Order: sequence, then structure tokens, then C-alpha cells
Amino acid sequence: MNSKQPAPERLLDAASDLFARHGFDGVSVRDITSKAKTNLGAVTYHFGSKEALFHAVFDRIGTPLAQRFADLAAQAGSPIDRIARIVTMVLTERVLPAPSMVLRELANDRPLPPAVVQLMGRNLGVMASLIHEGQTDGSIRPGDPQLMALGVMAQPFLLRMAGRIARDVVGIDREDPAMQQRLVKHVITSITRSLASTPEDRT
Amino acid sequence: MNSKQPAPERLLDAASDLFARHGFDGVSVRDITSKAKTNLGAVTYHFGSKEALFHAVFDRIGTPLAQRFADLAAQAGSPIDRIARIVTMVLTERVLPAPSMVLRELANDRPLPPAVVQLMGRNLGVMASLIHEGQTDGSIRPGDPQLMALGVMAQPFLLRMAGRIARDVVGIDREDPAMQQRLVKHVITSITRSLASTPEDRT
DNA sequence: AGTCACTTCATACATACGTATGAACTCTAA
DNA sequence: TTAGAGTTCATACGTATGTATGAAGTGACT
Repeated sequence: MNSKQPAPERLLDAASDLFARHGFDGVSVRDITSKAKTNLGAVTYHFGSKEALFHAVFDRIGTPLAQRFADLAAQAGSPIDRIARIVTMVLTERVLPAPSMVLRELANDRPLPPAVVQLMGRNLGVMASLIHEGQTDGSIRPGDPQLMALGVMAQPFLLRMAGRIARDVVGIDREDPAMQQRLVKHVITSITRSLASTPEDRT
Repeated sequence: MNSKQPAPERLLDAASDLFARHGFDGVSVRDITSKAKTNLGAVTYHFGSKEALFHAVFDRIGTPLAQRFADLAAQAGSPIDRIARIVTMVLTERVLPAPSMVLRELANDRPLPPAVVQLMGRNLGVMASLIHEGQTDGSIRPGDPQLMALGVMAQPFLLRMAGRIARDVVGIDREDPAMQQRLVKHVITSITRSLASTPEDRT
């Protein structure tokens, strides 16, 4: 049962969800503790402050996400296939608070929390090394792998949160599995095209 | 002189900057009025509320941006060239509060303000019709133009705010013009590749 | 049964917030 | 010169915020 989890866990769950949906400043400690079915003092007691809880959320989000990145990168298949699997994961994983939280941090003018730098660094690093691998075997065009990794991640990161653009502006319903599959296919095609080497690249 | 501008203008200037950098909830009315060298009552008097000021900021941001989009789209050149010019503009325009404000709105779970829907709709529409034009003349591969437009805009939108990823994670200094030029070139290449049709597309 | 560390809870406190208000000021037009 | 509309300003009000605190509760070990 959810309510049988220890309080720090429940707080992290509640905080992940709320921070992802409303941002740090859009959520009060009372919102979090009430959603976590705990008391106001629990945040002070277990984490020390709202900000510390926020950083704890990032730490906790980062580890499993980096794990999934690494797992998918280590699977069999061509580099582009493995990149496609990672992109699909980012795009379709049901509850994934990282993209919106990270984007908000990027949009903000304050220094990035170390956990964010680390999270992005690790995952972009994995992506960049996949790209480098593809460049070595000739399947991916030349170019700075880190920049290319950033460009690759931009699409799923943005489209991930774009349920609303999708619905209101483009007319895609992210809940509809068929639509979602179409979206994934589109993004994969687009990324594959932007990465793949052409005959001219090899001359 | 800046301080000779009428108060509503100064408020909009200050609010654009602050909202773009810290988000709606990260900025207080006092922050805005103090930056605008006005009094606390000015927001109530000229706009009615903080939220109304926020929407006014969006309205004001949207018009010139949509204008630049439309202008660049109407220039001479192939569809891909014109897309490249728009992307360059989004990527390099010095002060452009729209990307971070829009991204934050997308990340948030509340309904999009109409001004945002309209802004995105207009600009994505321009981009989509450029893509459609390219599909008609065969220079752009087949695919849903609106989805492709979304994918195209994702990169500059994200990289725009990614001065910090760039610096902390990838090692690019957005202030350095040479670096910036390299970044622009990279993004254009990537987008061109993802859009351009190949011989196989035409068979 | 009783101790004790750990955790939960209600409550308190100072501060920051958005908004409202009425007095003071400014500038134009008669 | 004065009337008056338009604007600026200081201040007040109620509420929400993050944090702190001490009492109450809980469960394991002696």
C-alpha cells in the first residue's frame, strides 16, 4: 500500500509529482505534506528544508533514469537503433518527472543544481558515446557528438511535455495509443535522418 | 531614456525580463514594480492584477515575434533556406523572452493561456506551411507538416535556453560569437538533414 | 512494565505575498 | 489661476508561506 511506505518516501513521491507539474515556486510545503498524508513538520524533520527536499527529488529521479539510459545503450543493435530505443523510452515512459523539472531548471536563471548537471551530463554522455560509436562504424555522419546528443534529446524532451501543444495546437491526443505511436515513429524518423550518414559523407 | 517611458511600458519591460528568468511564481509584484521604478499600486492601476500583467506580457511578446516569423518566411529562397533563417533568428536573437516563458507554460500543468496557444499556433503554422511548400516542390521529405514543424522548433527552443547546459555540460559559451556560430551551423545542419528529401523519397 | 530513541503532529512565528485604498501629486485646458 | 482627470505613492489588510518547537505517540528492547 502506498500509505504504508515510510514518510520520506511518500514525501519524495508527492514532491516529484507536484514539482514536475507546478515547479518549485508553484508548490507549497503544505501541498506536499498534505498529498503525502504527512504533517507539516515532516519536511523539516526528514529533509531539513523545502529546497533540500527538492534536491533530494532530483537525486532520486536521476538514478533510475540514468540506469535506464545505460541499460538501453548497452543492448544489442546498431547505435542508431539503441538511440531510437532511448528516445522512445523518454517519449513514452508513463510517469517521468525529469523532463519538465529539468526544462524548468534550464529556463530559470539561477545556477543549475549539481544533481541536474550530473543527470544531464551522464545521459548526454551516454548518448554522445553512442553517436561516437556510430561515427566510428560509419553509420552516423561526422559532427561534434555532444552537440549532436543535445540536438537528439531536444525533440523527445520537448514533445514529452507537449501534450498540450499537441492537443491544442496540432491536434494530437497523447493519451491515444495510436497517436502516440505515430508521434514516436515521427520523432525516430526525424532523428534518424538527422544523424544518419549519407553516401556523400563517406567520400 | 528608459525612465521616460510611460509606466505601463516600463512594467511590461520589467515583467518580461523577470518572468522569463524566474517564472510567474518566482517573481513578486514588488520585484516587478521595483525594477520598473514604479509603485506597488501601478500594477493594480494599469493592469488590474499580476495575472493580467502576465497575459499582457505574452500578448506583447507574441506580436513582434510572429511578425519576424512571417517576415523571414516571406523572404526569397528555398523553403529550407527560409526555415534555416527562422531557426537562426530564434537561436541568436539577443533578448527573446518567449522561449523560456513558453517552455515553462508547457511544463506547467495548468491550461495554456490563450495568448500562448495563439502564439505557438501562428508560428508553428508558418513553419508548417514552409514545410508543406518544400514537400510540394520535392525538396522536403513526406510527413505531417505540423509534427515536423514541432520537431524543427524543438531544437532552437531548447538550445536557446541551454546556455547553462552548454557551458556546464557540453562546454560551449553562448556569449562567444565563434561558438555561437558553430552552434547555429550545427543546428541548421541537423534540421536540414532531418527535413531534406533523399533520392529514395522520390521514387 | 518501563525506558528510550524515533517519528508524528498541532501549533506558533515572522515574513512575504497580492490586492485595495485614499491621499498627494502632475499636467492640461479653460 | 484654478478645476479636474489621470497617475503615483505610502500604507494597510488578510492570507499564505517556510521554518521551528515542544508535546504526544509508537514500537523495540531490557
